[in-house]
Amino acid sequence: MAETTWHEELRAKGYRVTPQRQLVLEAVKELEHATPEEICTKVRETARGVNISTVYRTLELLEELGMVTHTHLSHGAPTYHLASEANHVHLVCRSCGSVGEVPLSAADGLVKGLEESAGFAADARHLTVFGQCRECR
Amino acid sequence: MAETTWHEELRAKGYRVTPQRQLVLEAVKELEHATPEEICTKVRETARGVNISTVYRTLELLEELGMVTHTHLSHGAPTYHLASEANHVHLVCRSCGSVGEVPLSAADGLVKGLEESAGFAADARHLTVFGQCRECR
DNA sequence: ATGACTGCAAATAGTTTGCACCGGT
DNA sequence: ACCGGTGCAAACTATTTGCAGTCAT
Repeated sequence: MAETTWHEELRAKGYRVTPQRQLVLEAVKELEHATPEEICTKVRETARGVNISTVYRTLELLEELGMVTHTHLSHGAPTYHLASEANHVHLVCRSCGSVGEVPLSAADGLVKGLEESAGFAADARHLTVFGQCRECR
Repeated sequence: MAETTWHEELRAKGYRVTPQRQLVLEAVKELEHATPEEICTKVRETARGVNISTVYRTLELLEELGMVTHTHLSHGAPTYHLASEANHVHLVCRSCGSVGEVPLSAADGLVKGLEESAGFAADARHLTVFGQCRECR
């Protein structure tokens, strides 16, 4: 996806392309599964002074535009990643806390079943499954 | 499950059976999917003055004993329910915010698949699926 | 120049903790 | 009587908001 693509999408909707927004998106891309706090820290390595509240506001905007998504792994802060890379289901081990990933297709059956039985259009990209990983059993 | 069952389990482990603990468990049972705050409010209808921090401590204890479990529906506060009634998967609609339920068996395929492909023992009782409900599509 | 965006600080929501007193056992 | 439990207030973490100044367009 070329830079100009989303730059223009922003402008078309009356939003502005600012250094902060570019940096936050950059950080989300590089970090994968990062919390707002982590994104803020990362951005500060490059540019001096991007405020945490700007990070929150930017993530909200980017999510609204469908560029990033978030998931709740365990308690606490949510983690963000690029929507275009959200092609996996998260596996969180309740014993060691590790976070694994598995192809989206693992949930195909579930999605299909919910569609048929409940008319529910499941978005498996936000699916987080808790349990115990191979090592902790 | 008779009252005496968990009363004795508590005592056996050196914990005490207090009115507050009975009231909190009672509220969890009646409310289904209640946040700590809601549980606190409910309990206050009956008895005057059960502190929010006592609710948190009690829920932590009851969860440790395996009597209640919690799930994260959307953002904000977690919701608690009786472990014995946690036999369903949650469907959260991202448009209207409604929370539906579907039998645990809906996730059987997913659980089996994760077991085989990743050696991961999934606990589907904590599964929350985001998407859009029938009405919002 | 206009008004969207940002930084800052203060407000809010959710949760945890220290401590003195209270009440199951 | 002993020691675990509770209430209260203060501390903490995560997030949101009001406002005045800044900067993309």
